[in-house]
Amino acid sequence: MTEAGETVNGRSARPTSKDVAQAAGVSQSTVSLVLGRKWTGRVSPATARAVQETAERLGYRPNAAARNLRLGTTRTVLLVIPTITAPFFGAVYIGAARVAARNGLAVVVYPPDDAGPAGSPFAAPQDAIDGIIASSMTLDALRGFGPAPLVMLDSGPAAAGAAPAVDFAVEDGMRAVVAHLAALGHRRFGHVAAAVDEWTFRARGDAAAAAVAALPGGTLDRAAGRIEVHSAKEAAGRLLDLPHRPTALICDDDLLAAGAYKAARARGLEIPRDLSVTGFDDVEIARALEPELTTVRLPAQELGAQGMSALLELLEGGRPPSRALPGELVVRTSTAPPPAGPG
Amino acid sequence: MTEAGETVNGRSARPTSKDVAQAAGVSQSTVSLVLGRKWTGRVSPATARAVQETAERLGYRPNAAARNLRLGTTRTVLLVIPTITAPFFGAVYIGAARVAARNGLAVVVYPPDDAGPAGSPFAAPQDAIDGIIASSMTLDALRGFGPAPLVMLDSGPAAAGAAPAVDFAVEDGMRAVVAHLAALGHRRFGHVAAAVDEWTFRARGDAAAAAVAALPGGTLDRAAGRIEVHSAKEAAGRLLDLPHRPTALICDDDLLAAGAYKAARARGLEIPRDLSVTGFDDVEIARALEPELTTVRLPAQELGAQGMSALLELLEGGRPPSRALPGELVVRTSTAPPPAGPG
DNA sequence: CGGAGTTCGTCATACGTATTACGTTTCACG
DNA sequence: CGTGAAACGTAATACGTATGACGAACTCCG
Repeated sequence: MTEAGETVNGRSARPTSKDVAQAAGVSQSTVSLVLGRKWTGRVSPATARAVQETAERLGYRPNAAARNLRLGTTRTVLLVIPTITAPFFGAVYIGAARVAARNGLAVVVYPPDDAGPAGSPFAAPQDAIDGIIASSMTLDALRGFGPAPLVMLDSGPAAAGAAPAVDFAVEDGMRAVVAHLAALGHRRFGHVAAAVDEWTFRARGDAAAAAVAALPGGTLDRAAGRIEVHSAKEAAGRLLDLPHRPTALICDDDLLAAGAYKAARARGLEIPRDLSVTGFDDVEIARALEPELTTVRLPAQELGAQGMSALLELLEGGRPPSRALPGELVVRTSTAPPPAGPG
Repeated sequence: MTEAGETVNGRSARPTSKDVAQAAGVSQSTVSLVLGRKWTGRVSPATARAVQETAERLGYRPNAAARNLRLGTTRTVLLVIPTITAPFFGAVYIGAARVAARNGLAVVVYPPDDAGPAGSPFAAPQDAIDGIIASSMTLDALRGFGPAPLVMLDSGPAAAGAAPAVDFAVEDGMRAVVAHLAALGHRRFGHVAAAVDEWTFRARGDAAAAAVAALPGGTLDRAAGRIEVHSAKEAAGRLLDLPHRPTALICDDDLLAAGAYKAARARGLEIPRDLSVTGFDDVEIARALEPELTTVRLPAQELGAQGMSALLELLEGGRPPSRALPGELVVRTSTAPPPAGPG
């Protein structure tokens, strides 16, 4: 018994709504009506059930291209991130993709690597998308993507003014770091900053400076490095070679902290006995370091998920509010009271 | 002067091939003919140039949905990987996406996280794809995806028999590791194995065992742990607590090596003076560790790129050959001659 | 029993493209 | 100058879906 659509000239083919219609003894319109969910009052429950069963039996899946053409939609969103290799952005992707999949949307990442949109040899998929989620980007960098509905992630208040946004309360996180170290007795701080022009890092630096300034007797020196172990080691080294060495290094990022570890070891300093170190983000490396790193956990996956939710709302004509996600201080063994001594 | 397609009722709209045709004074067919690249002998060079210029001027981009519907294609491939968060798979993705983008294909990653295809709450995008690239997967796990053209990555000879495949010569890499350690004088080895049922890890283990067995006086103990720092620390610890402790730990993965570092430090062993450690893959963490890790660099990005190339060839009706990519031993400072002593 | 309303479906069409089959003009050549 | 062929374009169509405009049967009540 060969069902319509199952085989054609011996070649198997995906059944279409027409095949389902024929098998169920109704018209193609009816099939479409039933499988969309707006058939109330147009199709009898009996017919609807019959159609659904037939569709199920034939393994019918609507043709995406045809539907997209008809509806002028693509069921695809673009996720614009600086790089997919960083674990942080991997998590953002996961959160976004999970929510997207649950709603029948596909997610395409752009650009496929660290190449900027400008100099990129890749054809931007500007067409064929319904909306854009951008993380850790400036509005400027998004020019080339046209007027698609947009949600900004981790991009600060400037972006939040222009589009629905989801941010982290990084200031709170950094304040918690300083408070934790201050409670341990630290007063001389070093800030290993990320040499990256993104809002989140500016905010982290400003928050650290403000928190230390509010601390009686608090001092803060700063050095910047790229988010890469050797550059970070060098930057942290500059701080450790200062006449009045900091007793705690506050790093903008867990990977920077890994560099700080190296700088400390190279100078015979033991963490946390001689030097406390903190990170930010809480990615895998924080637990791989020895001693394990005190850091601020940012719910990156949640960021992606909430971003996608906001975009969905936007696509349905809503006006999702901007919001901020809290970080959480995770105290491990890289922080301790400062060494006793003159200072 | 309002161009056709530029504005309709004041709302701006993407121009279609029909708009271009009208603006250029030709028929829609001609536009399609010219913009496809098979117009030789059917359209005069003059007309072709005019059409191209008009299309350019109007910023015409063909509608993907319509083209897909017409051609029965989707210009989308599915990349199936265990997880996107691991840096290794991130690199695979990048390599694949780069080649894909260059050929006008989109890449969708599946599943969006570690959930298996079976228990996954996500609708598999089985429809709407032209082909599949699977990395570190068994053929069994790919059942649900239907009969789409398939390329297997890093999945071993069994998979290579069923589909075009790109693998790493992990055996060579592991042999190089053992040779390196043997040259330093090591004879008692420990193998920190990944408790993961994937071909590549079986191959690594087998190669290590074979290489050590071929070594006069060589011995090898083994312990397995999940690819996660604490589990790895525990597994490595078991080896270090052996009566005749190994002088070198061969780890299946860089992250396992991080765990081995922890186990060593917990026992007061200094790397590499008291213990040599090697990793595999050469992901970022290898350079973040202190001392930096001797490991085998696997060109993951190249793996993805070659996989995508193979799939492209497959999609065009070709029969791409399976191939293997060489790894490269990267000697850093985690390996040294074994401590002098009885043994 | 007749007409107004309601219920249940179907017809026809449009989305934008690629391509086949066909028509018109031009040209070379005998 | 007639003619066949080459050169150049175009009309028409199909891909599979969603949906507005219709229509037929059936119900209800005056």
